[in-house]
Amino acid sequence: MSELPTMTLAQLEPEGLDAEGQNWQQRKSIQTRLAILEAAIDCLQEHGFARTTTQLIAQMAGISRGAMLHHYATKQELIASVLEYTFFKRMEKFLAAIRDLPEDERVNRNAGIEIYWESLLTREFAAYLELMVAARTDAELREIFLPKARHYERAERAEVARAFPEWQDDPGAYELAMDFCIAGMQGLLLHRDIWEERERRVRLRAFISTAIVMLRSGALKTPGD
Amino acid sequence: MSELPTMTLAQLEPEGLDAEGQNWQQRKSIQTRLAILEAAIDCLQEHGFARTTTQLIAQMAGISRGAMLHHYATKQELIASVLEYTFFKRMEKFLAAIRDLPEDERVNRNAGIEIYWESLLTREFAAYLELMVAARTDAELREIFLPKARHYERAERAEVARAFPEWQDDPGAYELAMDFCIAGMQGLLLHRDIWEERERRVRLRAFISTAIVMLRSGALKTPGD
DNA sequence: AGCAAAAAGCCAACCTGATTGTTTGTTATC
DNA sequence: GATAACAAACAATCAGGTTGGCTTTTTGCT
Repeated sequence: MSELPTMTLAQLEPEGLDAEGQNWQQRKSIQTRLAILEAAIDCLQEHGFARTTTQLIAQMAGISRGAMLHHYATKQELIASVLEYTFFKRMEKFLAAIRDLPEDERVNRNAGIEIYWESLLTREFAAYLELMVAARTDAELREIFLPKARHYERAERAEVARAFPEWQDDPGAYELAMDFCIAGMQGLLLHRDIWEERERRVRLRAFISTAIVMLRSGALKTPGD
Repeated sequence: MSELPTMTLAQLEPEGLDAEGQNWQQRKSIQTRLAILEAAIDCLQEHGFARTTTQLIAQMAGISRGAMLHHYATKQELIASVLEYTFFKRMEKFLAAIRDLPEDERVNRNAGIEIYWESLLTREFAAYLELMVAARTDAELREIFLPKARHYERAERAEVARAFPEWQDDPGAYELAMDFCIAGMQGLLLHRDIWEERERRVRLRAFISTAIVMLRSGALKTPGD
């Protein structure tokens, strides 16, 4: 609703992983934590939330379970970190790709949408999706997921808005376009394996893209205006 | 691709639950199985796939775990039945509601889309979604899920096509509209708790509806034509 | 029709393996 | 010497599946 214009992705950067620590122990600790988080992503992506165990994560990270529980005392604590890490990492890559886009492709060819789609095909989003769905029913996870997810989405909107100045004169249409893009693309992702024919999925993405272009041009009126 | 025009939902009716058996044992067996399936739906909806255990299902069904394993020898077997049952039950209700719609509301007000949305808010779809997402990573579940899901979707398309004859002259647009509706609505469902403001979700549904109307009227061209 | 064997529905106890978190110990760094 | 990184063993719980037994219903035979 009242979006802080100063909200940036940088504010959401996971703590304790960023700066190269001064001493040996800090560097080692960060390195191990990153290995654990990456292993957790792999684990969530390959085996799903239901079969993601602390044992498996430690094994995939190449350390003992005891060592892992030294860095993340409980599974919950680890999952919370994975949540932050996956969202931040994916968004960082996505925004970088968006910003690297030539203005012509971004504005006229709607290339940002394909880049968003690609960001949904990453390991990071696969892990995030597992947590998003699990949070629908897992009360403990839900409590840590929902506030974070809402926060992330606000930051995402603000950052993307900065990358797409051509939408700035119609914030209502922009929010609708974002919601529409997110829902359509993530819905498509859910059906990726069910809808076998590739052309069909390509056509759907093209249609979503077309609808967004028309929304921006005003050809498709925002309902409620 | 080559859709059998004779495909009906009735062909997908779960076996062993339909007819009122002649003798006492058959009736009792069906009754218990239904209690188990309904309990499994509740369990998936409330606790998610990760925490859906045979113990919990039996407890919620009001029978012993031994009794349950008499009817469904393994958890996998049970899950496969839940899969069929949830899809069939939801689709049956959805199609009945669609068919009961006055032609004016269906054609001119696009009321079918709201009915589809309501079908996504059911216990049955919540359970189905859990299985759909779990099947992305669980190899065993995937093997039974994917063929069934593809089959179900084909039947769904054929049945809905029968209920929407006004689309019949443009099968390409119809398939795109179905894909678009499914992806958009299910994507919205995923974000239902994250996007707190109700108006925002209502607006998105209205936009999807508008886009579909324009697709039917030809105002939004099918990409690739 | 009557009766015994077979089968079905159901339950409780058991077994094996897996999971989480704790505790204890060892080595290297501060 | 205190602390941090790590490992291994331990304890408690809980998962899925098997077995044996009990009661009721069905079936087959006379």
